[in-house]
Amino acid sequence: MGRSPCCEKAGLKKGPWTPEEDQKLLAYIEQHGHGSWRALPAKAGLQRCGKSCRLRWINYLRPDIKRGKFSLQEEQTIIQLHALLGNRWSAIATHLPKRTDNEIKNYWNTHLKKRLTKMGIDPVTHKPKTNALGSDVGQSKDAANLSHMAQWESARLEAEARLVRESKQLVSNNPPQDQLSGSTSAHLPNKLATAPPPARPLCLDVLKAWQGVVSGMFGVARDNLESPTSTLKFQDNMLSIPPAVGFGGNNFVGNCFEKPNQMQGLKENLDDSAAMHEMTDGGGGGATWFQDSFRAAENIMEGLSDILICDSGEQNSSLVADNSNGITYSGNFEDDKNYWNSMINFNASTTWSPVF
DNA sequence: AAGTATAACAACCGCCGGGAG
DNA sequence: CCTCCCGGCGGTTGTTATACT
Repeated sequence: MGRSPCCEKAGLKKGPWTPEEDQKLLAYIEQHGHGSWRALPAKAGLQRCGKSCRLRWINYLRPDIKRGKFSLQEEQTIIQLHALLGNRWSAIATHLPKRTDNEIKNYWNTHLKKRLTKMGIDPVTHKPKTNALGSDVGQSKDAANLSHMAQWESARLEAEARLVRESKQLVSNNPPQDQLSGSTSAHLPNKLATAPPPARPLCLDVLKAWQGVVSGMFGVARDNLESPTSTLKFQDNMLSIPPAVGFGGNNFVGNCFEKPNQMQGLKENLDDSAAMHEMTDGGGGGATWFQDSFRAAENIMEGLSDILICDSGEQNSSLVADNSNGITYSGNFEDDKNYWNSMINFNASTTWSPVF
């Protein structure tokens, strides 16, 4: 195309920014706004190219940036969104207020990717590495891993299906642009509506194995998440885990691992401060996440928390009824309840009720 | 204490898409 | 419709800090 480079090599500084340069850039933008990035350096008295100025501002100097360690909730959010969106860091960043895409990308590359790899999960596909299971994981753990991976996959597929459904809704509703722009997280559904992500291959291998054991139990409704006193509820035949169920006082997580089952052994170092948090996306959808306190048992917790992304939205219509993606669910209320009671020792005070 | 390896993060580079002319 | 400019994005590199031997 013959496009000129954004900056001429001669005379323009590269490398780390000095405090003086930061101050110049800050002062200029505060006074004039950034306007054209290409023209900014000269006006601000900086020997930098516009691109460098823009990056410095966006990734470092902007006032609405949160720096420092990522919280566990943020980590979970990144992992979950990466499973859905891949390396679309800007899209992921819209769901992490005050975090930049660059920071998230760096954090993924230096922390999360390695952690998933260690767990035997392919950080690209979020699928279990088939060869990794046998290497350093004992045979007795394979079943647990399989279960976890199956949950992971199932959750991911459901979430993808949900996104597709929401995209369809958004396209049909054709929401005005400014309706979505109020929230930082509003861009995702908007983007999806206009440019759906490339189709991922349906990774059903693990899921099939899992579905041979149990079916129709994945998915979590987010109804009444705001209520601290809500109880376990069912969304049709889907399991619903509202926030107050055992988290903290009742210790859902703790109970989970007190049960002598395949989850046993993951409890170490797990404290009981886990909580759930809802992140609204402003576009009508929503996602719920486990929050805090599952570092030591993060593999299974990531599976569970991943399930949480598959909330059914604010309507009571849920993915269970959505067969458009070939996903069907069977089972019934009692089966699900009994299964989860066997898998997870919910607090005795926990009550179950259907949601309609 | 010195050298080396690794982790963490800031910044750069090249490509792409949208918009203007 | 074509060309060019610009902003944005994601991959990658370079630098610094920290841990380890």
